[in-house]
Amino acid sequence: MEPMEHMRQALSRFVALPASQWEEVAASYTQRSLPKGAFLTEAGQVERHIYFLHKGAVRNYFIKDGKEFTVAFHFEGEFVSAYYSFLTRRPSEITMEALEDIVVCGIHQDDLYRFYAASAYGERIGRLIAEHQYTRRLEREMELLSLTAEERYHRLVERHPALVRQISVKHLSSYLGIQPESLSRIRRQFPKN
Amino acid sequence: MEPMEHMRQALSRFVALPASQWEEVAASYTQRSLPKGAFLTEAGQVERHIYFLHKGAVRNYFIKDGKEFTVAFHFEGEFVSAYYSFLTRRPSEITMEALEDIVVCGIHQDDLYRFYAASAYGERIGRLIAEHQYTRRLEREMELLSLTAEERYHRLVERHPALVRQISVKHLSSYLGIQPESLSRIRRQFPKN
DNA sequence: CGCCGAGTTGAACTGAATCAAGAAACGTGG
DNA sequence: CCACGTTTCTTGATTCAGTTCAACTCGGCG
Repeated sequence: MEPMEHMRQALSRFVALPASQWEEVAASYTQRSLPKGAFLTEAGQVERHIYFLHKGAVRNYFIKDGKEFTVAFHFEGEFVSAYYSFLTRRPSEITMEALEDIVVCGIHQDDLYRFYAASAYGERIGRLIAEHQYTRRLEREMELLSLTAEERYHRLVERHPALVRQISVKHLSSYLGIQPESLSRIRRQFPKN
Repeated sequence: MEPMEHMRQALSRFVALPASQWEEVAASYTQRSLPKGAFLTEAGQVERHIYFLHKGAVRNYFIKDGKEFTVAFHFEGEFVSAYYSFLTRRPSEITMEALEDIVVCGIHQDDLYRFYAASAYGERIGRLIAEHQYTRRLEREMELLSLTAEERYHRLVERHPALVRQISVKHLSSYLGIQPESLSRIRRQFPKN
């Protein structure tokens, strides 16, 4: 499937966008391909894009005291960004790293904001994306507050079994908020996962 | 100050709303007063309002295995809601508790969504509120992931000294993700706070 | 005055971190 | 295709932050 057709489908899960409006969006995207290990956005930069992840997988992480902390994994068909930086226009704390070779469609902030201003559909898309991101973050916050490392791991296995299989122990543990050694020990207790 | 005038001012920090549009919003609010300890929203209910907190303070918490976990404190001049439930239309896990006698202006979801549909300003307000909530949640998530209990406490003291003074040890500790005893011990080391 | 909930303190305990070492997996170049 | 070095994963031993449980203090209020 074409990247843009893929994106149109993904977007249609948020809003049913009339064809004319879609032209508006489609007019100004840029396609990027990056190899595994490359950075889509680096800490320190101001994020000016929202990307649609057509192919591959991405990890959003930040560094504190030399240690990496992962806030999210993203896969094909999702919209990705260093969203905090995008919204605040401040340098990003988040780095976006390609976990495999990736293909993304980039939408520049200026174009998006033009679209926001020109169309109520624009604002609606922006609202729905923000609302969606909010729910993700609150779920995470509640899990980090109230669950033990082991519970968080099992919940992740339930909800995203594919993710748990393909992401490295190092990255998974930094997402769960524990050390790789601890995740290794948790896994030993439950050989099937 | 009148509750509605107060709300108009607070809203103006998000968007400069033309007077005619403001009439739209102002037409359909309901005012509620609740005594300390009462619930603005209870877990299990579907949240159908966003409230403007004119007077008093509110705590949002949820219960897991009989233990309370606080996700947010809110004060005069802020918009409050069991926002996750509001967005998903699912029963709320969050309970909103009045920490003091409170006065709120309630805006019903139906009215808000009518406003969204009728005006690009509506969608914009919705977007900006969602984006604002998102940034709050991500900050919290990053703190919970990467900071020790002691660091989280000190950061809270820096950013919200008033909050730390007026909120009980029990509630504060449930926000920081630790037991009251642990917060007590942290505080002992730093007598001035 | 006496109770009661909130806060503090101490002592023992525990989940996860840290440190260190070995085993497996991976990529690269010969 | 193998040999090598590098990174990732696992395992064990020890340490430590924060919990748990229990006792005690304090301040407010009937």
